[in-house]
Amino acid sequence: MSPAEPIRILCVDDHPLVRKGIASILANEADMRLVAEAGGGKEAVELFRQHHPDVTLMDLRMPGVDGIEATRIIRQESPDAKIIALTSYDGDQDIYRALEAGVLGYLLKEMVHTEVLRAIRTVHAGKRLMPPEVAERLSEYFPQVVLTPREVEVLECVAQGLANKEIADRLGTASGTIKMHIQNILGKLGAADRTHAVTIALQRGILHLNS
Amino acid sequence: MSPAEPIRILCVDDHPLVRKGIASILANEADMRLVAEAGGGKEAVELFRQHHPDVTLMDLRMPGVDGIEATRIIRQESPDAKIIALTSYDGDQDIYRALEAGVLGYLLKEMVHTEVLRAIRTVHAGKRLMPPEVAERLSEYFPQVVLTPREVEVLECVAQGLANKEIADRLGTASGTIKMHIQNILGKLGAADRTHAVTIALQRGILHLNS
DNA sequence: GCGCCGATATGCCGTTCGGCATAGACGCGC
DNA sequence: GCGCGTCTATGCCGAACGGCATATCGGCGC
Repeated sequence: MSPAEPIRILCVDDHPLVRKGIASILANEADMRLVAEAGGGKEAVELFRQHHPDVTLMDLRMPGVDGIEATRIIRQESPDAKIIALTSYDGDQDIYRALEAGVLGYLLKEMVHTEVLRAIRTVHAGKRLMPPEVAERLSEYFPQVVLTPREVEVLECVAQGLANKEIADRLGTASGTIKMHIQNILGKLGAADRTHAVTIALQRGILHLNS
Repeated sequence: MSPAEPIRILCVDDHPLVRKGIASILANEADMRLVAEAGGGKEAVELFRQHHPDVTLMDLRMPGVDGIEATRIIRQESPDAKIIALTSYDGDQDIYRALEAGVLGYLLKEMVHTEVLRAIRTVHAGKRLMPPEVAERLSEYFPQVVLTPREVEVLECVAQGLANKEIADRLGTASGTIKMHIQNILGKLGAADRTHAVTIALQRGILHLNS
């Protein structure tokens, strides 16, 4: 392509093994250069400020500051930042939140390395990138229900095994109101009961196991 | 070490990126050679039969035949197989099940590549390997409660939002019996209610989101 | 053989949950 | 201003859940 000016890349993932894998893939490409690696969201923001890479590969699920939050911060400071989401998990919700945060591409770790290279070149060329698998999930998503922030809050409490009354005390409202929210949640998710609602929310990425 | 006879290694992981990462790490080591890569448990068993590697790096969480099942099959056919579990997730239960299936070492993907190399050499030398992080979780585990197969079965139904009566029909028993099992489950897990029991079981790796 | 434990089953009782209807207060956009 | 959606709140009712006690049956180990 243009060996004179290689694409400068920042790689963000909490698993050293995955970073190493990406590094080795990039090492064989003449038109790409890995300029930095970050193991977390906080580190990612700092390294982006230092290096201003052309393309950033960003894992979404990370302990501490996650990839979506890091993407949001980076895009706020540098609106022209080209960030590709990279995730091993398939919670539908992640796709939407990542797009909202400003990623230009979305990759699954299930994909082979040639796809990764193609994604980097596509995004660097200024285009967006949506692999078929992701596009399919996105279409599944759009007619999808969205829980209100309050409902998510309630559902988190439900997941912790709290009774309606306890949730009401924690959120500073009445138990009847909580019951109402749960009614709406069950309807939106098509769940049979509160337990089912929690598992569905976990599968869709609306809730996460770590609180 | 002994360049004449490198350690022959089979790598099993459903993420091509991770396999690539491991491959690149091994490529720099004179005493190791990657003889095959598998993307699933079924493939892993076949490739083991073909190559009889000295050491196998096995991801535990995989779609289809998972790493634990593959380990069990391989160890049954070749009791001297040296298999190292490699997982990104930290559900406590996985550790125990993997050890039971016959792994000699347990690695987390959070670890750096030097740890992986050390693990391979250690296990190849015939020794077991338990990193401090894993040993710690193991000690947390031992005084841990164990759900009976029946209880796990019941809990899976609970996670799907089934009522006691529905579970009873599915498992061919009476609803009172199911209630009894749930009582025991709540007690063992220290859960406040059935919903809490499900989230705790998911965190500990007793249950999984894909059914 | 005896004991232990898991699985089975039945009963009772108070609490909670799920379903439904209704309705006021607030913020946002047309 | 008006409508829409969210969050709030209240009430009633039947069904399900959670807590506890009790008991039989079968397998496993000592």
